Amino acid sequence: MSVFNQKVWAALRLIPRGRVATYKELAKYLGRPKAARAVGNACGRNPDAPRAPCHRVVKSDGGLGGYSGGVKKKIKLLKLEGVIIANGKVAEFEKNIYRF
DNA sequence: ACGGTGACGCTCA
DNA sequence: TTGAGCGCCACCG
Repeated sequence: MSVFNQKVWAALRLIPRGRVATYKELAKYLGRPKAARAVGNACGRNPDAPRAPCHRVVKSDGGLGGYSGGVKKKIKLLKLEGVIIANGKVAEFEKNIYRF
């Protein structure tokens, strides 16, 4: 595996329950502000699935982005953690977002 | 609201 | 080993 991926998962673990992070912020935090896509790639192909809560990662506009196991499941997981999803987007996104 | 272009690291051929 | 395609995106027209 690459160090980049490791960093992604490490960062993912820093996100507290009930909060979400954006691909962009994540990329920026990793030192690659323009590698948002790469982050998504890393999450999707996440070789260590259970330990990396990729469902806490959303698009910068509050959209859900996507999810390997189906967007629907992502929404469910998020709700279980207290993040309300309305209209395919994160409710009160600005308040739930985690910027490290 | 919509489409096209940019950018970056991973995977597979 | 090197090259091209691709993805849970971002941004500007």
